[in-house]
Amino acid sequence: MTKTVTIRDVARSAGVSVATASRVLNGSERLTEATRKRVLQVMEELQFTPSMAARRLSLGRTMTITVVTWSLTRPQAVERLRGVDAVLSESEYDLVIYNVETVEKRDEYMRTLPLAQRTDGMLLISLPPKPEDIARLASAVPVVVVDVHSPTLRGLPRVMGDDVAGGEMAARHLLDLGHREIAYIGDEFDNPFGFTSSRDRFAGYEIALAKAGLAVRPEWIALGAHGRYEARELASRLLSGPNRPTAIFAASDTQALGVIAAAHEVGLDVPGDLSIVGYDDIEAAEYVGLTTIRQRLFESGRLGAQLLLKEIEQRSDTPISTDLPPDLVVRATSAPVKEGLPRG
Amino acid sequence: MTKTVTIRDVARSAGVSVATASRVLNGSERLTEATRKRVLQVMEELQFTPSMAARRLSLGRTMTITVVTWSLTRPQAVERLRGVDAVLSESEYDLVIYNVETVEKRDEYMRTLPLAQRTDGMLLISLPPKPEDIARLASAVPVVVVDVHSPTLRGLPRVMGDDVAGGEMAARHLLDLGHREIAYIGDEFDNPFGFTSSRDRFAGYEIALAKAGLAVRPEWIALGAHGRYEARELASRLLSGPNRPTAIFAASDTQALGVIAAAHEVGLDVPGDLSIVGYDDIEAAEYVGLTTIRQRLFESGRLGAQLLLKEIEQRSDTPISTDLPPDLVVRATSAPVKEGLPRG
DNA sequence: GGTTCCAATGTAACCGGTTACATTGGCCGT
DNA sequence: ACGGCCAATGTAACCGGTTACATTGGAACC
Repeated sequence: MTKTVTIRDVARSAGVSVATASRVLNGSERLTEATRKRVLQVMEELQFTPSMAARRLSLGRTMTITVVTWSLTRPQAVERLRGVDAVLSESEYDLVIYNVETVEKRDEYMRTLPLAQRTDGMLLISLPPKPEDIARLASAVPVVVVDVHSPTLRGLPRVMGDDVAGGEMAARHLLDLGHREIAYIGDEFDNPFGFTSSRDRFAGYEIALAKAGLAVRPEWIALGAHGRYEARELASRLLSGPNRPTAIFAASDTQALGVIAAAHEVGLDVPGDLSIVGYDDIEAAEYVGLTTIRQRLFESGRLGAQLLLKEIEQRSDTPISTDLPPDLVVRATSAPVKEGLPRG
Repeated sequence: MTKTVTIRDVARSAGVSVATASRVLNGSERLTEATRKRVLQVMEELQFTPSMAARRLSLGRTMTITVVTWSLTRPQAVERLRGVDAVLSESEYDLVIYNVETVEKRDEYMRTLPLAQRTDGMLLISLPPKPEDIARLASAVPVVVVDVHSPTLRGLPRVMGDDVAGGEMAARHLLDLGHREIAYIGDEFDNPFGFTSSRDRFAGYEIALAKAGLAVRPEWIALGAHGRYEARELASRLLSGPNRPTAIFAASDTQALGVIAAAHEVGLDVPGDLSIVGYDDIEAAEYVGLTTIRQRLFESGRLGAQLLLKEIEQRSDTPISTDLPPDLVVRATSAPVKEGLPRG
């Protein structure tokens, strides 16, 4: 580790002042071509690389965007991250990632991250912060939230899907196929993070059923922790009972994959005996042939990042809220219900 | 944006010197409980948050680890990233991500990233740097490489799988099942990034065949760009010919998924008519039931990060090279060859 | 009571850039 | 020849922490 070359070394060696050297570095006008050349020459010779740390301190900008996201394990989160990266890699901002798996971590991050000078902007993905943290957060640094529907977040710019509409869309699709016995498998409505997507999608499902004049059957609502295994477990129970549904709407593709596994396990044909609709349209959905509600995950990340950059450049007084309406993508796991067949 | 509170404000307000305030901040010994309390009190009141930027500059450490990885699109990369995150989130280092999709980006990053004071350590995942960049890189900052086999990288600490052994394992498994007509689908051997995994896995395949007294049949070697669609295309061609193989070894699970799709398309039963073995053991492999070679991706990320932290703490003179031997995971896409059936 | 010693605290330099303001000097007009 | 002007460059303060070294004051000792 040789002693680091500073801008003063460059200046001395080139016979100019640090100011001039700095100006060369920043491509300022008002410089003789000759001096510019000489300084660049010296920088090259000395292998000078300006210190980011010093630059940040003196500029008061970190050139860094921080993304806080829930559970990198979920394909969802990754898709969104890719969208963010697509924007940031074209910008001059660095991408710092905080992955949150527990509420404690979330709160720790919310407390310590908005440190002055630590980051120029924060993107919260799928993670509603505690109400009491929001104000401090937002006053410290530009914040954009993606995929969070908490009403306490009004006031922050955000990118949202419409989970209620999506849920309704999913249920409607199944109803249109003639299904009347439609179960719902999703995440627990009450959860420490305050996620609302499962509840909202369920609400949409309820609406669609109501519109079709159907009541929600409590025994067909199965809630549990997020994950394929957990969903498989729930579905297993649901499907092996005496009175099984003809279709299942899962609150996420990940869970839908679990449902598919359960169906196979129980020996049900999909979609012959059981129709399944997921939510998200993650990559796996496509090659499994899962019918699902598309959320445009990548796009939501992209938009969020763009919004944040805009916000950094110039904070908006009335925060922009972008909607990303969901789509139905029909694939191979949903089919018309078999009419009049007696079922176990 | 109120004026930021600095440590000098705290010091003045608490009636102590900046040094004392700083000592409180860093939990130094040699402090009266009374003053410590008073300073903390003031910090709380003033909502003081120390500037990371200043801290970094003065400490000469950025408390930042940079991960440069190839193509976040690949589930592989994500798994490894999760491993890295698992380690880093327990440390006090921030995780900065650079996603590389093109050679130009890679070279740009290799040039600009190891800026003095920009990061405390770099983790290169699946991305061999240009030989001429390596020295400068490594002399600027501790570097650990994961999943890169370029011989020019001897000298850097690294975590590697053994692609040749893995390839042999895969082919051997198929041979053991009685297959004699085994195709290989992988990435182009020559590629701008200098990846070697496809070539190495192929080498292993060749070895296994040779040991079994079989020659490699050139018409059963199909190489193309990385990706599910590309692999499906290649497999399609391979399988619709007059002389189709009874088994295919794909250089990655992603590609194996493409092969499965192609098989279904052509109307072949897997594994009845065609056995398929992938490589990596990504999450999707499990729920698709893909037989594959496990790479322990998460683990490789974890180890790489640990190695890097160790390296930062104390650079080793003789770099440690950790091996992560591959495993065969038999699932549902490989089965004994059908004896004596006429084909094609 | 006067040294001695050491823990607690203060002073000021330093990290390596940026930039407001000051200075210089060449060219112009008269 | 001289003052004025302005582009090119220099000087030094500043960003907000950390820390080597200096200072202080009270306890312990003789």
